[in-house]
Amino acid sequence: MVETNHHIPNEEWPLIKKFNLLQSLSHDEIDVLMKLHEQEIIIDANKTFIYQKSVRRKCFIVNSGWACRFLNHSNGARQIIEYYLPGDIISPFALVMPKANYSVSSISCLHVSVFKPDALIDLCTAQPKLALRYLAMLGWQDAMFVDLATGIGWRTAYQRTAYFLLNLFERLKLVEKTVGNTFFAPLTQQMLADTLGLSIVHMNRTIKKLREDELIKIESNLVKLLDLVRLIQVAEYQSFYWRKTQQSSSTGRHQRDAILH
Amino acid sequence: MVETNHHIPNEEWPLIKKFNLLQSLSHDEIDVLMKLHEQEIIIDANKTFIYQKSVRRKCFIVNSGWACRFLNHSNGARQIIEYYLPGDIISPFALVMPKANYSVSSISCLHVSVFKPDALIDLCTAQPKLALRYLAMLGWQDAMFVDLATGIGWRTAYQRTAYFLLNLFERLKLVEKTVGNTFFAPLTQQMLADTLGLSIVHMNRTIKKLREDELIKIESNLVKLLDLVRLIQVAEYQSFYWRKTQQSSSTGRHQRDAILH
DNA sequence: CGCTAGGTTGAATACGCTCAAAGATCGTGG
DNA sequence: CCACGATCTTTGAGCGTATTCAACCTAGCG
Repeated sequence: MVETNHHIPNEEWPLIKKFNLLQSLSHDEIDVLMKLHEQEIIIDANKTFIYQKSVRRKCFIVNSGWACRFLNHSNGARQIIEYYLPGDIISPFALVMPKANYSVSSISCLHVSVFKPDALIDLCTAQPKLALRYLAMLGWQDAMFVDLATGIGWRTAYQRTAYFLLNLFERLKLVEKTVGNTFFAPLTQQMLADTLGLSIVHMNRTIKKLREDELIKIESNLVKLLDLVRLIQVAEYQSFYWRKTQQSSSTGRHQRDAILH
Repeated sequence: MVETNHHIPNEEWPLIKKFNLLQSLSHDEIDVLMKLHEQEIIIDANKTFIYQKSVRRKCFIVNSGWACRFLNHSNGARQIIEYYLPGDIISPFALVMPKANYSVSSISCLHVSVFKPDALIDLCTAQPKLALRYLAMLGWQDAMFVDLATGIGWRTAYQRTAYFLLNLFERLKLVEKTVGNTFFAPLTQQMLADTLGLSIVHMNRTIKKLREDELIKIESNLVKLLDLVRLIQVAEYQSFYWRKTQQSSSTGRHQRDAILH
């Protein structure tokens, strides 16, 4: 891990960008959030930096790069639980759950801001509205995870894969990491398999089928969603990040618009 | 729904009981928590009272009875996401996620305290430590759910079922709803199947096998865990509710003790 | 008594797994 | 610049878990 010291305008930090997009932040709120960004470190690709059953004392904000949270099973297999993308907070419960029941690894080279869990207490007292925002973030995460995880129960491998890619796309779009319908994903098929609970062989065949059906295109970590509408139908995808403009509406149409544009 | 007005000592409310067990509450804290218990209503069995995609404005604390959170799929199947037992809070994110992306039904006759999500703001300002406790509760729920859901990916039907029963047992034990290794569960095999993502036929065969292996006994909604140690091994079960006394220890032995006694 | 909801069992099928082997791609060192 | 190993991807074949369809059983209740 190397320490860095960039000079980047406040609005460019992914966490701020994300919060701002969901509901505008005041300058005071941004100032308080920036306190969490005071120390940034760089972590090389493929380094495990939070260990299952270890006592952790720090929270991280992903500024660039990807990380993932996973469990190791007795049979040697591993289950990837979720991916941390730019703007995401790693171990948001560290304050109250000092012991990790999972591991976290960097996937690509990772720039993260580090802050002490206690900082959240200061943050909440300084800007109570931010506490609610934090809660809201947890709420989204919960909703997203519920849908992904329950999907494992009834969605087919084909649908699950479509679902997962759409979810990645939507989250990356929030922090402007997409170009058209294309995004960069530093994932191997083995990792996808570990995420969706499939064997690597079946994962490969499923991707092949999605490609043959002209729904996606993947080459050298570049994922292109060729037919969003059909993909959403296949996956029975439901958008999770409702923007400010959508708060009042609840039609399927608006939910689809969020990801379609 | 019928309104009631019981006169029960503070310490007897399941939520208080649960919080107290995890970490002792001060009298002031109990007083603040009791504000959430001011209005209690009764809901008949098998009534859906939170609808998917509806805008909800209330939170509930389960005082007695069971409820479940579920999704309906396009093919008519339904997925049960989690069960609400005495002491649980229904829709803890209502404050920040006004729109439900799931439905909630009562399973048995339900006694619930109703409070406005806004009450959480007052609660946090009055007793900041309770906010952390609330966060901690969400953290447990997260941890529990992560393990349950990821289990669907790699555990067999047999293991999943063992796991689920152990989880129910531990949660019910926290609020003193178990007798020895026996507990009452108002569930049908269809509901179990919907929870674990299995067909009812396979659910039935799986239960049969657990019975034949003398791990469990089920008759008329009474579940008896015949061999906890073996069941924990089979399920690779990990305890989630770490008591005050266990905070410092992290050995498997202590985790097992929590459920064993 | 017959209806209904829930539980049990059999048989055929399908989705996804394991084992196995062969291509691709990429970085590294000779 | 090519050779080599390592990692990732692709494909084939056989198998097993869980599914669907179907029937029958049981208990509770009007």
